[in-house]
Amino acid sequence: MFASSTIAPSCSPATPLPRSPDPLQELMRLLGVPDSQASCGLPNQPLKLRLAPGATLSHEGAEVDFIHVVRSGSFKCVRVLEDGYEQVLNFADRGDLLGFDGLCRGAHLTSVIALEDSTVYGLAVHELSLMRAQSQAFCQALQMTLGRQLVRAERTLEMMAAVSAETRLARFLVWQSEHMAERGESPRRFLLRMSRRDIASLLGVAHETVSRSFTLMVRAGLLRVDNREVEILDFEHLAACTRGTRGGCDDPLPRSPAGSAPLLDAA
Amino acid sequence: MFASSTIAPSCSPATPLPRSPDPLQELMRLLGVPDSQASCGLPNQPLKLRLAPGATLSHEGAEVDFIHVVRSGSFKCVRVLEDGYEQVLNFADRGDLLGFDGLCRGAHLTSVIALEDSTVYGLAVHELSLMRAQSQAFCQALQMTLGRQLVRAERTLEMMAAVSAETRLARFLVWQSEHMAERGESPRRFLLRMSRRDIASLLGVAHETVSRSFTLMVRAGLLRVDNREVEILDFEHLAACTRGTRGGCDDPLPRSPAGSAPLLDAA
DNA sequence: CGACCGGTTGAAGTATATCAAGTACGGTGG
DNA sequence: CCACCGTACTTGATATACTTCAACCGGTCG
Repeated sequence: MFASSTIAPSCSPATPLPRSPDPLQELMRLLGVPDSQASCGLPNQPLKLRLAPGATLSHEGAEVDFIHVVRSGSFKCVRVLEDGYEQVLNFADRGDLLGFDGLCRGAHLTSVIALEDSTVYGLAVHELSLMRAQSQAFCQALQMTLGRQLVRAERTLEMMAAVSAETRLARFLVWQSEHMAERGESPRRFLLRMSRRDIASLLGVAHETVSRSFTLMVRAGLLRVDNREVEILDFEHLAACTRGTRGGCDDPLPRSPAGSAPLLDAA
Repeated sequence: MFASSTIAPSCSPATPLPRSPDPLQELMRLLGVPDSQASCGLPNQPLKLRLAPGATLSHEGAEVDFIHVVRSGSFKCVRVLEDGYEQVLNFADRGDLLGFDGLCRGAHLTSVIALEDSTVYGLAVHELSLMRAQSQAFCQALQMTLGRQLVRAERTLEMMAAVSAETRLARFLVWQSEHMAERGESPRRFLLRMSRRDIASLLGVAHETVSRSFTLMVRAGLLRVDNREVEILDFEHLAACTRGTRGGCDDPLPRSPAGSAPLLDAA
């Protein structure tokens, strides 16, 4: 019962969108192929899917028929453990490849759940080798994307490796900030698409601890936080918090509500 | 000083081995290609390297000239953090792909250090696209291997996600056991190639805590431990310890040296 | 309106980091 | 050969930061 309550309600999994400008070209662009090479003849058009928030793109344990590339929106990749705890293993958004990890195992290793209105391209697994054969560019792009996923996983590991909860959260935020910068959005002010509970799960701490760490950082003047909207005020100090794998930051945040603290206020 | 003392002495990085039976075929087998398809004409022979324990295969931050496939022995992939702490991100052995994560970034993201006498095949990066073009089988094998690496990374994440140190260690051991089984060695009794400190780093706990957890498990009769040699006595109970992400195992190990405890003894 | 969900905050117990000492092993040099 | 040192591992004592349980607030939805 707990397990089923933490899993998002599995509404209609996905509804296909009929037409679009040029799916294939867009897909290649998502995979990081420069437009010049994108024209290499791939056989079929990729399938485009739309998902509502909470909808699941793939189910843990299900057969892998498609792999997906995120076109818009964002997702969380989770595994439900025996005790019903929903372990978040990754967040994914534009350009990320989903489901490939399950390919070598035959079955999906994670459930992928949309965090907002999202669209993805689906590539039929049985067509993959054909596509590889037809397009060198595609083949290489796929590998590069896989490499990026690997880098991402390492980054996540490094995040969880810190012992202190504040350090973990600081790393998460800096990582998010860089992620936003990479796609041309503001690295200073962004919206977290996931709940505190999801962040906590990825970070491997209790969700209350995430809340507290946020509060601590706000009080220290590093951040301004309004629900899921985050503004980074002091990059310098935040970066300092990401350092120090062992026992907290170099310059630990004040534990008690020290007097002069820039509370979150209306602009 | 701390940093340099934790990094293994960078002895002669690697010495090439001149000849061997059929390197290309063996390389393909390592990547998981069935022998039947392995003959597809690849241009050049892969480079074979031998490394002594403590030797570093690649340096964090160095340019990526080669990617490597482990032929024998084992490695740890580490990143040295600003405070000099050596963060272990992965262990690698036979069949594992090393250095690919750095490809999309241009520079190695981790230093790779041999844990024992080891050999690897090196593939020149500038030849990769050529090899891809020449051999479909190679191309596909590379992708599958990348997929496996991804699965591995997820597994590691799941390991670190547990809050309790015992749970983490239990997952690590079960994972190791499965790993041994996959390659046809005994899943019950095996030799850990890495130090307690390395394990602790991967698990994200203090090395003293790893020691204590081992002792606890031995006292509970789950294991027999002799230095780096581990024998699993009670798979059932060990598996129970891997469950329970939150707060320890279902059936917590006795904290105090409870009277009837099967100590490690000579056979 | 009441229920529920997401988020925040408080209080208490506990697991783990940290500091520190002590053992065992292997290598090195006298 | 033995003293010496460094490394790996273990074990103990203490402090602290985290989990957990609990209450509370502000939204949204039926």
